[in-house]
This record gives sequence, C-alpha cells and structure tokens, in this order.
Amino acid sequence: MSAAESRPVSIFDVAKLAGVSHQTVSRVINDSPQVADATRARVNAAIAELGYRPNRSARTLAGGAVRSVTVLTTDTSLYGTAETLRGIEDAARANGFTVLISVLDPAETYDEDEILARIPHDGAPAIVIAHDDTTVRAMRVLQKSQTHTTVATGGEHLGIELDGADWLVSLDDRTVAARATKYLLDMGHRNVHYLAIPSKASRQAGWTAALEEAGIEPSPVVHSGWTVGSAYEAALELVADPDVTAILCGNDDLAFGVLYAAHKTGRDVPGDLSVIGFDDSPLAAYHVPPLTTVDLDFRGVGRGAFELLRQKLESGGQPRPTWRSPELIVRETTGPADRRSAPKGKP
Amino acid sequence: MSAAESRPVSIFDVAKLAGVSHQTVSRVINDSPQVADATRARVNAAIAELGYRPNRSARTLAGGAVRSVTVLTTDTSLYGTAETLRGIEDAARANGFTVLISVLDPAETYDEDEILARIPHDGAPAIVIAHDDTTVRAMRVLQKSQTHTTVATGGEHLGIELDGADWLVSLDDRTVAARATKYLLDMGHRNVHYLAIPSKASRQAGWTAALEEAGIEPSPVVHSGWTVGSAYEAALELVADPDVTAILCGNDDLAFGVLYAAHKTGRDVPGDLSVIGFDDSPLAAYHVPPLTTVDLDFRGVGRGAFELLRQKLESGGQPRPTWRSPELIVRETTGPADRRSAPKGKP
DNA sequence: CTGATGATCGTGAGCGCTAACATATGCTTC
DNA sequence: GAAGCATATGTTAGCGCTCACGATCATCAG
Repeated sequence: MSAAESRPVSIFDVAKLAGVSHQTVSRVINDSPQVADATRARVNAAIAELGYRPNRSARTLAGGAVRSVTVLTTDTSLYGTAETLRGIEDAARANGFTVLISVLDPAETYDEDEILARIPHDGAPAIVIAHDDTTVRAMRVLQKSQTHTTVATGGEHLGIELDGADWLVSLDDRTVAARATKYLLDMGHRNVHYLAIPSKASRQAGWTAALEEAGIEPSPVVHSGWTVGSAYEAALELVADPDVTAILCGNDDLAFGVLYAAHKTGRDVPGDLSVIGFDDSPLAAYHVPPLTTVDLDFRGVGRGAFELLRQKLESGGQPRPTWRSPELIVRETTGPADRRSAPKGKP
Repeated sequence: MSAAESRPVSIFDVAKLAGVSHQTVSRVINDSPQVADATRARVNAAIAELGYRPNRSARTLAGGAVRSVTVLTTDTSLYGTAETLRGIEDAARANGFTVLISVLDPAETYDEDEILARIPHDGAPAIVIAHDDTTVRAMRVLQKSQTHTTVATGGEHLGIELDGADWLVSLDDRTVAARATKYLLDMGHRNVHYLAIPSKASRQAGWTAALEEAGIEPSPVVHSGWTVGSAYEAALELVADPDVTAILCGNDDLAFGVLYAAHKTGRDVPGDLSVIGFDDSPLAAYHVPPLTTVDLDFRGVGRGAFELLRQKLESGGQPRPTWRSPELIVRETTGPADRRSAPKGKP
C-alpha cells in the first residue's frame, strides 16, 4: 500500500510505474490541463499504489508557485490573535497553502536578522498579526525586504505610517469605540473612562472623539497589560472612585479584570458602574453579569489578510485594504447612570 | 547592506566574496568545528555584508539535520491547546527548530492521505496535540507511517492503546481528579457530579475511582461540548437539582458555564454548590467568585513533547514518557456541604 | 499530399544546500 | 626524512521537484 520502505517514493518512482516521464507526473500533481485523461488516470493510480506524496521543500526550492505563508505573531493565546490565526488558517487551507507560524516574544527586542530568519527564505510571503511593538517592528522589517507581506490587525492603527497602507486588513474599531462611548453617554453617564491595552489605540481615539464631540474633557487613560490580573490591578483605583460610572475597556479580558475589581470594592455592575469590553470572547456572554462588548470579526480579519496576500501573489497588483465594521453587543454590564450612586461628592 | 537585488544571495555568492568554497560556507553556517578561525571570520563578514540567509527548503531537501516540527492540532483557541503549543514553540525555538502548525477541523473526518498531507514530506517529524477524536486519529495515522511523532496531551488517556506509549507526554490528571473529588467529599459532600469534556477522560476515571473508594455510586456523567455555552446548557438541569452540591468540571470553561447556570437558577456558590474546574486558565483567579481549579502545566507538556521528539531524532533511542503532576488550587467556588440547602427533598 | 497547428509528452538543467569523498597542508614520530 | 596522522579546505554528486525547451504524433486546411 504505502510507506514502510527505506526511501520515500519520489516522482520518478511514480513515473516508472505509470510508464511516463517524471515531468508528466509533475503535471498531474499540479493539475496541468496538458495531460490526456487516460495518462492522468494511470499516473493517479500509480500515485495511489505507491502512496506517493509530494515533497514540499523540493517544490519550494524548484521555484514553483508559492504554497505557504509564514505568520508572525506574539501571543497566540490572546483571543484576538488566536481567532485571527484561525481565520488565516481557514483561508490558507482552502487555497492549498501551508501555514507556518512563528511566535515572537513580546518582551524581547529582535534585530532585523532575527526577524528575517523567521521566514523560510528571502522573499517568502508572510502575514503579521500586529498588535504590539514587537510585531509592528517585525512588520516594518519585512516591509523593507522584498517579501510579500500582509498585515492583520485587530484594529489598532499602530502608528501613522500604516494608515491606508494597501496591505492592511483591519477593523474599524475606532468607529465602534466612539459608538460604544456615545452609547454610555446617551444613558446619562457624565463621563466615560478608558482602560487601555498596551498597544497604540484607535479604540482610544474613538473614545476621545466621542467624548470631545459631547464636550467632555477626556480623563487620563489608565494603562493595563494584556492579562486579567494586570487589568485588575490597574482598575482598582479607578473603580474605587464613585465619580467613575462608566469604563470602556481595551478588550474583554481587561473588562473581566475591571468587573472583578468592582466586585472586590463592592461596586454594583451595572447599578453603580457600567463596563464595556472589546472582542466578544466566548466567555463574555456567560460572565456574571454577561458582558456588554464589541463583536470584532477577527476571523474575518485573518481571512481577509490571507486573501490580500494571495491577490498580491497572483496578480502582483495592489489590492486595497479591507476595513471591517464591528458591532456593539449590549448585554448586562451597562445601564443608565444615576440609578443609585451620586455623581459627585462622597456622601 | 542587504536584500533589494533580483535573486536572493546564495551560499556561492558568499563563497566567492570570502574567497572560499561553498562547502566552507556551509560549514560555517552549520557551526562545524572544522574551520579555521580566520576563515570563519572572513566568511561571517561576507555573510553579513551580503545579508545572506540560508534557504530552509534547500537545507531540508539536501537532507541535513532536521530543523522543523509540524504540530497537528484542532482548536488553537482552547486554553490547553494554546498553552501546549506555546510550550512546544518555546522549546523548538531554543533548539533552532521551526514550528509548522496545521490545524484540523474537529468536525471533519479525514482519511489517511489528508492527514499525511499535513506534514511537509514523508518522515518529517510531528507532534500531535491530542484531545479529541480527530487528533487521536491523526496520531494513529502518523504512528503507522515512518514519521517520528510525539504526542502532547492534556492528560486524557484517549484509549487504552496509548497508555504507556513511549512517545507520550501527558499530565497525570487522573490522580488530581481523584484528589479533587476526595477534597469535595472530605468537605462533607455526599456526592460529586462530573461534567465531561468531549474527549475520553482520565479525569473521569479519577473521579470514578475516588467515589468508589468512598463507597459512593457515581452518578451518570453529564456531557458537554468544549464551549462555555454548551456547558451552560448541559449543566442547567444538574444545577437545578438541590441534591447536587458539588460538580467537578472537565475544564475551566465548563466550570464557568456551570457557574453561570448556577447564577441563573439562583443557587449560591459556594454556599449551595461547589464547583471545581481544570486548567487554571488566566480568568479562573479573577472570576466572581474565583474558581477552584487544577493547575495543569500545559506549557510543560508542550516542552516535554518537543524534548521527547528531539531525543528520538538524535539518539534514535526510546525515551520514556513523561508524566507531570498537576496541583489543586483551592479558591472560592468550593466550600463545605450542608451550609444552607438540605441534602434531600425540596422543602 | 505537404506543411502548419495543436495536443501530448519527454529531456536537460538547475533551485540552494549538504554528504561523502578527495585533496592539500602542517606537524608528529621513530 | 619517510611514513603517519590530524587539520583545513575543495570537488562532486544528488536531494525531489519545476521550468524552459524540444520532440512526437494526430489532425486538418490548402
């Protein structure tokens, strides 16, 4: 049937068995139309009989069509990253691509060489899931090389130079952030505070814009790490302040940290305090209370990033960037202001 | 400095510039001791000047030492999987290996060919993160081929044949499951129920064993999917039963679902109901109330799986499987029984 | 019936690298 | 100072595949 021999079967073994040249076998496995049906059938039979399977390295080396993408990212356990990855994988698989993943350490600083060493060879296509300094830097390095690169990002703008770049797939989370902020304002909150994730924030920009439009001076942003724990620590002070009645969080994990802090300090959600997250992670709907959050289509971002790359690879053209519009999902961590606590002064 | 030319620089370009043969360059980039220091320096200078970077495909094809592992898994967004992956990556990077990830769809049934097509070529080393039917099947397929395979698993035994296999890295979650069950029993609970994840369960075995040791007839296992939502659905009935005072859950996500169900049905945790999870996921400590769970060293499992593979690759020997001992972390979802609700009959 | 045309297939070269062997050198050793 | 041996480098072949071409054959217009 297959395997078990010493040396793996090659295209030549198949060719011999099928009574054709190795090139014809190559044509068959590459779906070339230039092969007679009868021949194709014979070759396929030989392939099946020998259990032949093309060697990917050889194909790459021989310079055929590109069939793999390298994904550069940092933390694969972040919800956004994981989902984006999943989207890339789905799309890649559907197109017969192999996905190679290389994980960078957010705490480390890499020089150019170290970044470039992550891709299989110079010029190999890559996708960067960018959401922190390390990945943004990686992206810049790849951009300078002759590599075809696409960037998938959860929506953070990551700095001016990337805005409008033609290889960017992103989420318009700036607009939703503004919408979410306005939503809170419309419910009577005098102010909305922002607990930020470590990356440059378009979410923060949306929040600022919405406040300014309402004539409210944005209060200083509170910074948190990526973990629930860090959000908890960062939010303790904020939550303890009775003047704070609404907090917009950089993502769901941070929101969970805030919720825990609220619980610890005895503030009722949503009675005393409204909280909004970002991501709509699987737990959001089942938290106690269920979290009001923003549904970010990370998988769509991943798929889009791959599509963009594929188009660049095929047509060499300049596909335009895609922007996806997320949606606010109202659940039970948000409510009208002034339901119980006084907006000013501690009574 | 580098890049920007038409054809990427090869080993020959470096050789010419350094005034040596290509083989000497090869020796340098492979850290062969057989090169004079002066020559090595000259070659390294040429490498730096040209921005040379070895082509991975060519190296693989030429049959040098193996430098990449393919990881087969299903859901990368599951906490256990993601962490295991992370462990593999850490270890792989430290050893100069490239990690190739191929994600299988748990809902799909793959035939042998489709599985084998996931690895770069016949015989390429692979690690399977096994925790469901699809990955277990993948593992069997790889095992039959001449591929070097290691299996990393969160501890589910996955069927008799795998017990004691010499290529398995696992967690002794059977023992902790028993310990956790006993812990609940010792607190006065008359019974402990089990909400199961979809895979074959050593955790379940531990639970059964502990109950039987205590002379208690295990009640029927309640089955859940992997998502919080499915756990919630599955647990509703269980939670509504006042006789049920303690539930051991297949993982943290399920526990969160149970907790939500308890909240919905008005049962107090830990007053009326004790809940234990598995994983110690990042949220566990910050849930309201904080979740009693088991710290499973998934990263360690991942690292171990890679180490095992490396040993097999190098020595060809038969390294023994590693079993890691997880720990019960008591937080606030567990408490003594009978604190409030009557053990039998609805009053 | 001749040449042109298109479909089908084969041949040779080479992708960038490493293994295996061959070939210099220098340095011992008796 | 010839034989022996280690050290340092070069040469050749080939991994498995695809590309660019060339060859073959049937078909068909003129």
